[in-house]
Amino acid sequence: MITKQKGTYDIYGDLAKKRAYVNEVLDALCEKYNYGYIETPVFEASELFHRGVGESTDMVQKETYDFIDRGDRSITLRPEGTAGVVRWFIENKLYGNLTDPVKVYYNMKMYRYERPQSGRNREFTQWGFECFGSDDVMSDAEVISLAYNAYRLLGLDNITIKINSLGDTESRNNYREALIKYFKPKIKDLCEDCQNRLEKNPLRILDCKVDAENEIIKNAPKTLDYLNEASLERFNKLKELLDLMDINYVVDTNLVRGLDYYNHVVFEVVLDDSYALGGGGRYNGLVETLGGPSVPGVGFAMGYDRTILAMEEHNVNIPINDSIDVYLLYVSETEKETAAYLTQDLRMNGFITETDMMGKSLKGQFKSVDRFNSKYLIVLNDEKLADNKITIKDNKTKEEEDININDLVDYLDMHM
RNA sequence: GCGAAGUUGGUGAAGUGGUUAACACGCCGGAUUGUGGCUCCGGUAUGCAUGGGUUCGAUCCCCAUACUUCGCCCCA
Repeated sequence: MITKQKGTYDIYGDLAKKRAYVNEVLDALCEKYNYGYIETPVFEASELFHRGVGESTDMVQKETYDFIDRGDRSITLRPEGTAGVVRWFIENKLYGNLTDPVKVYYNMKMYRYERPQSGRNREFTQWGFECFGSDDVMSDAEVISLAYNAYRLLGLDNITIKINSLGDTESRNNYREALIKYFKPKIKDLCEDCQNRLEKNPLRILDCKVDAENEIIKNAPKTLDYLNEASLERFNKLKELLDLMDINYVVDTNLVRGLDYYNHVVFEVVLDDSYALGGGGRYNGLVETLGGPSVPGVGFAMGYDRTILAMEEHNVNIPINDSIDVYLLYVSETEKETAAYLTQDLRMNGFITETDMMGKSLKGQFKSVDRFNSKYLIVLNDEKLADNKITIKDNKTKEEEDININDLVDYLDMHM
């Protein structure tokens, strides 16, 4: 038997319906924020992610799906959405007429070569959005608000936004130096992973789970102390705006994010104070890094699969239509012919319609009616058809009546 | 990349180194020859993830592989 590849999954049945619902909610919300839908290719030149996401990140170093195509090109399946969207932004020269910000959202499959576990797969979906062209904290606030409202509209109320600021490049570099200086003499007291992180990515020591309660980490220099004046000021302004928007946030000075491109505000959406459902931040240098002009940007990505899992775990009511409108039962060949054109008629008039295609007995067809959870059932009978009559039965009240076959659609319109 | 546990029909699962692999749900058929959902009766795995090995004999023991679940790393 050929089985699915590790970390992939098929989407069907109730899960497919749940996802359709979530898509509907998110699409409608993005429309309100005036973000346009975008899809970028699943694969891109490997270089895009190496330069965009950052050569030193684990995501690029050991988690990408890379291959050489038949034209000897080095290709990578996208591990995240932002780099591709930035490539699109640059390639189409959308920076040329930035009278207003360029705002897009996406809902795309991503690929990372990881060990699957709860809420994590090799092929997974991220829903996210990006805003280019504004360096105003207003755009930070808009992005955070969009992320925040998305979860709330989906019924996840116990949401907190963790925010922090890495500051501009100058602030970030100063902070990095300060951290290395601080941790170097103490590093032996931290876990093995932290020791590896010291040179590679000292910011990550801050959100180490093993040493989370360690005084050394608790007393480490704080990002906010290393922000220069302008950076600090904009961070304070952002908090002011978030307060005004009534967004539930907390400042977490240990929040750093793994991708190299972030500066200024970084934020994470956490559920029940711990479980990360999504994250984002500002990336003012990224467009330039990828060969465009200096254009600021800010964005967010939701772990879509994780979010649906969280909704299930929190028993959020996800509306799923698990019933049909009409089931037609027949026995004789002429009744079957009637069923053929009636199903056609009903479906084209908007009714979800089923009939037997398995050669079932009448009893079997009745069982199907219940399995399909049909609201109405129609029993075709040659004797009645001779008078243009059909029997329609309300499957809930069990009341049935004979009506003229030509009145069927009107009858259903009136009763449903 | 590292670690732990798992994998028996459509489903939930019991079970044993040796004839026909429990039980339940579901499904199909009949009782009820065109109005079901209750009840009763009957049927329903060429086979215990895959490939090797040990054995007179393996679903059960051993090894490998795949996949699943959970954790680490990392991330969403």
